[in-house]
Amino acid sequence: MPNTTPELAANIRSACMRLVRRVRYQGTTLPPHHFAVLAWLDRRDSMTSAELAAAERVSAPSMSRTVGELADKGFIERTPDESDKRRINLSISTEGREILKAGRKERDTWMVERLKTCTPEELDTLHDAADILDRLLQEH
Amino acid sequence: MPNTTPELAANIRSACMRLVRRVRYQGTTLPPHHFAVLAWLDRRDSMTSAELAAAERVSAPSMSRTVGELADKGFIERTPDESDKRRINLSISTEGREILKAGRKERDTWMVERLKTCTPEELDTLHDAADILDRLLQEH
DNA sequence: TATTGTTATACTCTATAACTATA
DNA sequence: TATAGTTATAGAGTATAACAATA
Repeated sequence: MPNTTPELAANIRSACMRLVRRVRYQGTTLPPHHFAVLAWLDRRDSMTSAELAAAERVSAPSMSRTVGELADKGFIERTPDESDKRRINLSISTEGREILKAGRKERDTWMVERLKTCTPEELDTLHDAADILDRLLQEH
Repeated sequence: MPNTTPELAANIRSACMRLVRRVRYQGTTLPPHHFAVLAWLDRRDSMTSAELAAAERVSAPSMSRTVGELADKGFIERTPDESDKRRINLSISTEGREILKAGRKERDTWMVERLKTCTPEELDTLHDAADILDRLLQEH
């Protein structure tokens, strides 16, 4: 192992930063944070703005704005909670699912193309790494 | 393998985005892009603004500004090139190395802490994944 | 009083377009 | 003409602080 843990941390962060920048201006259908929110609602079906903010590690006002934009475009639906009228349950609309699908295809073209140059072992490694990072990010 | 390639691409991107956000407001000594530039100059010793822009996948004006800020703070030195007077060779200063070291310690505290919960095999996986991503980002 | 969500405001980082100087 | 770097300007995404409505 040529890497100490602090170096590893720096290398991972550096790679992630560049990847995010690289992919950011790749697709035009959906900006990255809209994309991420729709993906959550596609998996979870119903979440509040606060839950989404926590999941994406973004402030409440920031998520409120994102959610507002998505609702304006008709990609998500807001349903006030019956039992707790402060809460607003969010779900993805049919249009939202469509745009998500289109966005996925467009956004990931570059990366899918790059992943084709990987060996099956390398794909396994990336798959495992994504799972590990997910776990690390979930805690704390 | 439960993942198709497009799903893998999406998962990796998602994990990277959240990691970048998580780490962004972790340290206060150095903003992320200043940090990245100093790290490049620490490794490479001498680079131009254009080279740094390409390395970080950022526009020339954006890097020009970052470089200007770092120079104002005395963290990097600008030496006009003798043979081509348009070029300005950039190198990290002693102060720059110090702040980089301090920044690394501060910035990576959270991640180093998280990495302690990983098994040696998981650390290997992350190490390999960072290398693979570096390679993918280098091409195109 | 505490919590969910919003509005108001400002900051950071980025981009494109237009400019200066050297090649 | 082309290239390295800068300045001018604008936009996207984020934050904190202060607010409304509900618990």
